[in-house]
Amino acid sequence: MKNTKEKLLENATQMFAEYGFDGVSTRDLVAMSGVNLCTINYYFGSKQKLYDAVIDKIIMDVKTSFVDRLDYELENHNMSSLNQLLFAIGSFFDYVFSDKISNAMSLITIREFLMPLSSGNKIYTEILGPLKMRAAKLIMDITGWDKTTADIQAHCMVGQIMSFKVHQNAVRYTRNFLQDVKQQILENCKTLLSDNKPRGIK
Amino acid sequence: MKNTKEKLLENATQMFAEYGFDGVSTRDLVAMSGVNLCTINYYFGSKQKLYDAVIDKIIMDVKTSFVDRLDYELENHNMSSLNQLLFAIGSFFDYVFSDKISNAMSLITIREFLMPLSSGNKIYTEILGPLKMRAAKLIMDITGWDKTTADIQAHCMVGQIMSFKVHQNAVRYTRNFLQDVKQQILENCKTLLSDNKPRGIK
DNA sequence: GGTATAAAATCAAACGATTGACTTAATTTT
DNA sequence: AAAATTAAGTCAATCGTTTGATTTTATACC
Repeated sequence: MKNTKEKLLENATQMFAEYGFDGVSTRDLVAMSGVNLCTINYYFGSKQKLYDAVIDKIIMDVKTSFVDRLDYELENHNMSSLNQLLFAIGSFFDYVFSDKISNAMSLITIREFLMPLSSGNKIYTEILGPLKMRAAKLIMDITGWDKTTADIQAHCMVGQIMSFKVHQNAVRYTRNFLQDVKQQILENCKTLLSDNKPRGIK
Repeated sequence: MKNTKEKLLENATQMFAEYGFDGVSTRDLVAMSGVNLCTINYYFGSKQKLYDAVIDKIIMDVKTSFVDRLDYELENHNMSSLNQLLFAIGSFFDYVFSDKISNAMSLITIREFLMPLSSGNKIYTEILGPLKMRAAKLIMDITGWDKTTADIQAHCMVGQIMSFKVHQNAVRYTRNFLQDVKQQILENCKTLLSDNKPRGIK
């Protein structure tokens, strides 16, 4: 049987992802894990701090199971800037649509954007922001576009994936359809980045 | 001075858009409008029914001030399928980033996706869904791609705009930056649709 | 045109239920 | 003996909703 603290944290992640911070009561949280009410205060101090812990755990998980792996792959394979970007986008797509942890991560990330009151968009500043910055840098290398243009394109590419994720919540995708989507997104990126028309201030 | 019911409905739209259904109390709602607490029940029956009324009003507003206008323009100007699509996407971008009504529409739409419990994604089924279907139809005309591929591309194009809208909530855009974004998105669409590589099952 | 009267609109006050935070004291596990 | 976990409950605050009274408005009548 699992650690109570761990079990609580894990179920809280699922619950917060699905219903949002205000959508879940402390009583819901402990009922889900079959533990006592005061466990939240015993281990985390408060509901808010439990939520903060959920965010921190998500960030840690994403870093170890996505960012670090991506870094490793990029360092150990000699790829062109274009291939690096395509590989990163493909990996990100796979990660976003993979298991439960990344599913909660995605939903909470999108939520964090919409709820200005929540704990300061830490997921964005620590994960998505840096990811987009790296993508923008690669785009500049590949195309020679100026920073503003590259930033916008990077946002399009990452945002594209997130928008499919948002939609998945309403309409369940089949595995085959997801493969099509990934293929199309990568194709789009390739086409856009080999666009020979100048953009912005070069 | 405005009708109390109307005033309440209007302010509720702003509040629900910004903070979500659970993020706003009935007391917040009436305080905003300077009316009595029971006004909500008097005119709408309940908080939930007020929210439903907000959704219905948004749908009506979007139809009259965006969809109908777009239809009028498309019917009265003889455009190619490509130009029709570009015009529609540009108009949609402008609408999403224009005034308060459309701002509330955008935010609530994104919220509706994330909250499975809310009143059934009416905005999606009545507005965004049909819009995407029409876009997909145009894409098929332009490129000859199969339906699945066209659907995915349509989702990318609409989703792209929404993802910038989501991000706007965290980072305020300047007017100039928005113009750049619009330009880039239209450019992207043009590039992708004139892509000569075959996609999917033609 | 002034006035009575019914309906509509608005009000202050309170309802019962639930919330999150916190405590206590007892029990179980380590 | 210490740490972890439990049941049960207190507390003030907030929630959506309701009540019964009051004010405003519209309408009908003299």
